[in-house]
Amino acid sequence: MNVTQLLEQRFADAMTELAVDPGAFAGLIKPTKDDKHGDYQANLAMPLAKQLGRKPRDVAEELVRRLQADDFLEPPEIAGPGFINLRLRGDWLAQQMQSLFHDERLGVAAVPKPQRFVIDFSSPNVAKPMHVGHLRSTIIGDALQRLLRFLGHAVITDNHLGDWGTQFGMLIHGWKQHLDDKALQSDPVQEMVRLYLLVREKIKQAGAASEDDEEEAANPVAEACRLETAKLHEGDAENVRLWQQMMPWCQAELDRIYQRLDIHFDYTLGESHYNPELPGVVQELIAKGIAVESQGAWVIFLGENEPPALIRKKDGAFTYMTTDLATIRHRVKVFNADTILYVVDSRQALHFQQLFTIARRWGLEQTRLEHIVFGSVLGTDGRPIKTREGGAIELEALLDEAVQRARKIVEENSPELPAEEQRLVAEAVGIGAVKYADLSQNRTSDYVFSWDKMLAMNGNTGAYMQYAVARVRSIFRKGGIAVEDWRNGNYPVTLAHPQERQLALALIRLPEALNLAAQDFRPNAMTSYLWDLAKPYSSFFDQCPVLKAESESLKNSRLVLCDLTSRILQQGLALLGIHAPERM
RNA sequence: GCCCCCGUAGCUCAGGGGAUAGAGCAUCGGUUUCCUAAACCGAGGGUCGCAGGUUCGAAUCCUGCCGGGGGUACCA
Repeated sequence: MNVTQLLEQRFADAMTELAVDPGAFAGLIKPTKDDKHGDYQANLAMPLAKQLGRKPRDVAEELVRRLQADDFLEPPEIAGPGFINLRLRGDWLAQQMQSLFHDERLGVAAVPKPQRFVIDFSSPNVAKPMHVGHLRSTIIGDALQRLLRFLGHAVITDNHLGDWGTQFGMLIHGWKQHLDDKALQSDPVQEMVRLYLLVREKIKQAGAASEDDEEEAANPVAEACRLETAKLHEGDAENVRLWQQMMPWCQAELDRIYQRLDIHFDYTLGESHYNPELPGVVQELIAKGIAVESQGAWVIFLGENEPPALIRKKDGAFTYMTTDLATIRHRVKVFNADTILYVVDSRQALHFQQLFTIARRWGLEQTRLEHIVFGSVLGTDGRPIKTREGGAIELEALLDEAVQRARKIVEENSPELPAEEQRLVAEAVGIGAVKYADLSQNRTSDYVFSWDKMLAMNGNTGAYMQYAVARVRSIFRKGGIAVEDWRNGNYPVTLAHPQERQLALALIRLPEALNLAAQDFRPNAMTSYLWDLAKPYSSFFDQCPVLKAESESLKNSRLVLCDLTSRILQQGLALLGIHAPERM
């Protein structure tokens, strides 16, 4: 049950004889910011009055007269210039709690018209350790995937790996020059990581050696790697064989981290997958007159002030624009995507703007293409986050530190938990903290990474949500309640205490929050809701005894609110890819 | 040069036509014989970068300016 939608419906009915187009007033009914204005407010009398040439307060009065909603609303009040303040009936709200209690989907209806989404996220370069730069794409993309699926959409996740670029030249070079056979036998995945890091170091040294030269001298190691990459792309038998041999190991290295983050992809079609299609794509774009030759390269001109997009370089190599075009075609023709979401750094905005324009010219205009932008991760100094040595922070090291810090907190606060459970809780809290901190931020802004803020037990953090869940579950444990059996019962709910009512109002808003989050692909709408739920729960927990309630019926009534709180918090967190343990 | 994003409390950030602009941290004060105090309650703190404009109503939309960041033909 989505209360906003219900209200919109009733107001639309009330407006049929008044407004030319009642649909034009959608979005003017919303939860109030201040509860002295009621629970919801309808702000449509002002614009409607303007349209009708009447006084706003008169229109408000007429709307209220025509409105048929006393089955769930108190009599509406008109305030100020023509605000209509709406208050839900207590008995109706209590009744809703009972329905929610027996609803596995916690009030969320599946969308009437499911769409087919393809979500492109994470997309790291293989053969190269993942670093913080991949964090946001991976976490935000996964959250969107979960949110859209829960709403009933068909979702395909596709990890568009960078598996065909220069980093593979580096690996091949490393393999040929520095391979440790023994290490390869015992742990090939680790050997791949070692080779990559080794070659990267060699390139750095070679570069440093030539730094004094006046001219920027060619870096011999880097040059050797480029050569190996070129040979791979030309189809050199040995390099292709090495690529095929090494790919699974590189994939395994990525999978380890994805598993730890609880992230899964339906498809992993990297750049290499589209390699055979690239010449055809360019041919077609030339044939259609979209691409032209310029300065020895094949390019597409887009606008007066825009640089052209390159689809084939003068040395004959294709660009990632070409690959991305082939990828769109695949997603449109094979996956039948209605919408493709690219969860990618805002710095690539121009690339996607060009890509989408070209795709439309190419004839793929029936598919909605969206660049889901996000800002950079910054250090506390406001600069892009780096290690002390100036390198990129590796994702795994970051996760390790988060878990380690969480472990310390768990040991301090819950010494009674067995060591193994402490470990599991620390993992959930640490990883959850990293995810939640990222998701709770408006994705379009840059985000300042702070351990203290992330792992704080107070405020809008993952740990606070997890703690709220643990406190609820603790009540059931202390009360010796067999939850599964107990949930089969039917318990009248009363909302006499103000904190009970506040909590119920939050519990009923999951559908609104989900819609908001899915509408603009903004997971922070979801975290914001979880905070708006956990907060009144904490107050309720403080002020309303549950197990020691005055009567058995009040106890059960409150248990229903508790159970709903933990279920919605757990579900909400799950939709963000965050696990909430039963105890912490 | 051109294009994009940002500027809100001391700090980190929500809010992106609707009522007196919110939260966390920090600061100050209060709460524990009682279900997890990893908690709760309260107080102070604002020229929403500046100036115009549109509107019944602007932090929100438009224009200009100032400040910060990013992108900008052969890396992805």
